[in-house]
Amino acid sequence: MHLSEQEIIRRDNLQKIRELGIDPYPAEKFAVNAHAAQILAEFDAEAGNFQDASLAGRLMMSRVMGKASFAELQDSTGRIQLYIARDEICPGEDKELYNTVFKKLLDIGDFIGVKGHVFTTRTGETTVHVTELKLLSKSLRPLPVVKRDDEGHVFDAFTDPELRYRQRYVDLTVNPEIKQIFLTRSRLITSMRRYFDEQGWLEVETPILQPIHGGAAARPFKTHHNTLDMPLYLRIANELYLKRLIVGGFDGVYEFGKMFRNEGMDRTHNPEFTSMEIYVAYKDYVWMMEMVEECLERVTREVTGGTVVQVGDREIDFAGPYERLTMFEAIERHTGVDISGMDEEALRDLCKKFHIEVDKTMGKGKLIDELFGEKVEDHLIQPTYITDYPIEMTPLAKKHRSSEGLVERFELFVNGKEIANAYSELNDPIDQRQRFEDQLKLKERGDEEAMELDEDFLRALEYGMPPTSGLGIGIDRLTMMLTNQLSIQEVLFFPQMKPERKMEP
RNA sequence: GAGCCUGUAGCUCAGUCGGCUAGAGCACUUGACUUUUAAUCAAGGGGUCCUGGGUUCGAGCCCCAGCAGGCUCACCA
Repeated sequence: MHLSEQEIIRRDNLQKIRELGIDPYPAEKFAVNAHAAQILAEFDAEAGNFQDASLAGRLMMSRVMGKASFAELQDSTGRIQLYIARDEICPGEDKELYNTVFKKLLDIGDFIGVKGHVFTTRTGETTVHVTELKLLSKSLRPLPVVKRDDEGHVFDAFTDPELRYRQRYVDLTVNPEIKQIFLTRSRLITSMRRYFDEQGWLEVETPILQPIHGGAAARPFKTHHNTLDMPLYLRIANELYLKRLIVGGFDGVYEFGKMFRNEGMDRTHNPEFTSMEIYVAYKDYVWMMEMVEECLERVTREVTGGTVVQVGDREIDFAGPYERLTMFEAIERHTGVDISGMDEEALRDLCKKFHIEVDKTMGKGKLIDELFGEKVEDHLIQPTYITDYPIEMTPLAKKHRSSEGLVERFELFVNGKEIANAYSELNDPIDQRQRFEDQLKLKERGDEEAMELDEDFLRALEYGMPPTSGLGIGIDRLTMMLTNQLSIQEVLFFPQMKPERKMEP
């Protein structure tokens, strides 16, 4: 094992600490009664609070001035300055704790616990005047030292995305501001869950390992169960299982869960991602639009304190109601062409006119989808519902109540990106079987993403499913929106990475 | 999958036309300093210049191949 000079020095320091009879990894708890942010917010010299404060965290900087020193302690809430005077932590003749342990053997990154009283220095900084100091855990690797001056300029920032994602623990330590992203993510999920629970809907869990990967158009990960000696797939969606639960008699079920898709990776796609799907009985997609508006407005307010979110140089307002356009209306608005009566040939010619690549395998639905993606999507900045999609693209949605060739589906677009997808769910078992068979024909033609026929799901529908509306929301992408992040890797603690070339033991 | 860019100390980065022993700041080591705050001052240690070939008297730099990463595009919900 190759060690850098600094790693050797830290191991030497560890050994010397042991030789002094100090346990560098003590087992007993350290009683904490205050946190950095709390002290900085609440300390009042006249009130004389925090006179018996006890804090723990990492030593992140030390400025030794001889017999007195200033150091910075970082706990889960932030940093606070420590003032450490030799004769106070070593009141007797033995000055070893200060001269040797603190000045020489402690390193940046070590966990320490301190006790003392809070005061304000001559320069006005709230500081803990330390009277007791204890090593809680020794750090053996040098941490990148990120410095900031009074104007907030950052020096030697730890910014390499690869290093940050591979060693997220270092990223979180030296760039604590990124914790806000993950706090927001957590609050978003909590807030949405609370909203659903208040409506009386049930949070459920459905299988991740599935014998048939249904519910979406995507390539799956395949695995194998040894005892059953059969292939299993990691789920690409949980839709078909949640609908089985509606068949079983629940009024509303929802699941936050990981989905797995064996496809490309880029700044908006990770092989595993989190979706929230919800199904509510006796409702339709019009009702669902109203529910989504109310839910997102409230969640945004709870998470960010308002309904307006800054995304890049734009402001997005999540306050409902959101604009509703049918897909045909949206295309007409942004191309000037009414395609509602067009056949496949006319659509193909129109796509060519707009320099959109087309090929013979593309049916009517696919051509409309291309046209929409190319000409409309980017313009949908404020939350907008696009409704009523061509039937060919959507095998699990109910035929439109009044428009031939369309289904009752909407997608919610924000800042040019789709963040939610919903249907009036198809509950006619004979129609559903026909749609699955159409998918099988696509599969035979080589479409790797076409859906499999799920005989058990059809059996469930044949017993009868009430009219139901279902919705899926991409939690990662919604988090990106609410935290103003451009890449999905920034909202995942541990995004998928290629393996490291060599990882020393 | 395609194009462009990058890879030099623990971190952030210089490195000229191919030419002295490869540099800076922070971090680290030794010393000074009892209210500093990007602490300061003095001295010092630290390098597989991503890897492997090639050209050359001589390569961090030029050429070829590979690896890793970033950005853009394509594919993909």
